[in-house]
Amino acid sequence: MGIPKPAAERLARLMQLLEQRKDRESPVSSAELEYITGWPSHTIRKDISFLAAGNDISTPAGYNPARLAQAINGALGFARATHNCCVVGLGRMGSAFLEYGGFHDSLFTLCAGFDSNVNRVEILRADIPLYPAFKMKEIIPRLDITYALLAVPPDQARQTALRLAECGIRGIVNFTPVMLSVPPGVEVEQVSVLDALGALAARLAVGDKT
Amino acid sequence: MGIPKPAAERLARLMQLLEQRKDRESPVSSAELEYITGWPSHTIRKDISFLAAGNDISTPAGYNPARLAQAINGALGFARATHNCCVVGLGRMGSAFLEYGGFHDSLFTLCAGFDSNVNRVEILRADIPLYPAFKMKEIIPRLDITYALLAVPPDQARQTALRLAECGIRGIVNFTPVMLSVPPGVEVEQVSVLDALGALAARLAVGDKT
DNA sequence: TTGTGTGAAAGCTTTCACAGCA
DNA sequence: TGCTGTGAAAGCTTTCACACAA
Repeated sequence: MGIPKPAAERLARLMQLLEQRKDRESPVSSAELEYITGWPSHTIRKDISFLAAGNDISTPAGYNPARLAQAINGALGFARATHNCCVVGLGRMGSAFLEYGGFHDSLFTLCAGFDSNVNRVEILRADIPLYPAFKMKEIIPRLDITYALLAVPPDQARQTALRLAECGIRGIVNFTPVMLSVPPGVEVEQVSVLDALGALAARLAVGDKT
Repeated sequence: MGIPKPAAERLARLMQLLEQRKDRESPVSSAELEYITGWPSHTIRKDISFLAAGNDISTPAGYNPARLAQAINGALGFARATHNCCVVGLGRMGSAFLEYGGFHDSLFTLCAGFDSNVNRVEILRADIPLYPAFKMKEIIPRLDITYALLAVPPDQARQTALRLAECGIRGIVNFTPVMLSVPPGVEVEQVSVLDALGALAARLAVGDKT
């Protein structure tokens, strides 16, 4: 019954690609997806086969993008129109998200920012409301925010993550180089540059041929 | 002979943790590393066992941090003191790296920035030299830069990545939401927020218990 | 003929359990 | 006793090869 986690992650990415794609009508073949993603077509077909079919996703010329996206949506429980996110920590990194356009036509909406520095909160201009950090406990449930982008200074990372968990955050994208430990039920995705560089170096060293 | 790729990535991260760790003398046990990283101790021991031993890494009380770091270094070919990196695209995101402290005492050094906007290059203050983009072909080999942090606007991502590959870049950390296809021999690590959020959502949906 | 769908095989990684060492 | 080290088993994922459908 379960979709393997790697497959689920690929499907999630596939869906984002489908959303970006202008043409929502003409069918997309697994070969084309292979070209775009770099993943072999049989892997893609297999991944798609994990979605309990039912819907007629495929046509003789390939997959129907709209129905495919919908099926992934369903299977991964991306049921709601969008998931609400907040940025925590509005330094260079954090405030960069305030003007990041990528959230448009994605599954995620950035709908609040927090910083412990009240000054900064007042000075920054943004299209979304910014709050002092002590209001997290009030705002996060109120706005139904499930995900947090954590961009605070390293020494505040751990405690902030715990506070976020207490506020009901389910997933944290961790931009700090600090490794977080969070209560069960909360997921963390590490996106430190250093980790990324380390992973690259490791792959180059081991001689991967992805 | 080969170290499994997941193991290599964990080892790379382990090493970063070891570098951060103040105490470079007292031994560190696999149990302690489990606590810090969240990875089970047997996985850690196994990973370490992939490093062709030779060096006496371990003591009866645990691993010698310095020697362990050194062994990982050797096995992953992080032979050189540091790897040189550059930022490409100095918008909000890109310029955030100019003042990011995390590179200190890491394996990576940020040693140049590029932007196609000459104005921006001249106005920004930074501790590292900034260049207009057309100088990449000259500067990258000269400074022996192997890695690039790609933070240009989405519509320039693809072509910039190809240019970087031509300049001899071996690894690209891709901060744009665009999926890159690069020549063989070049590795890409995706760090778009959206991907991270997608992966989180996928994991939460599938019910992972990491 | 072109493309999907999928059981079964192959290939990796992780886990286990216990030997070995100080 | 406390910890590492490691073959062997278990568990996943990916790959393959071919059936099937339009």
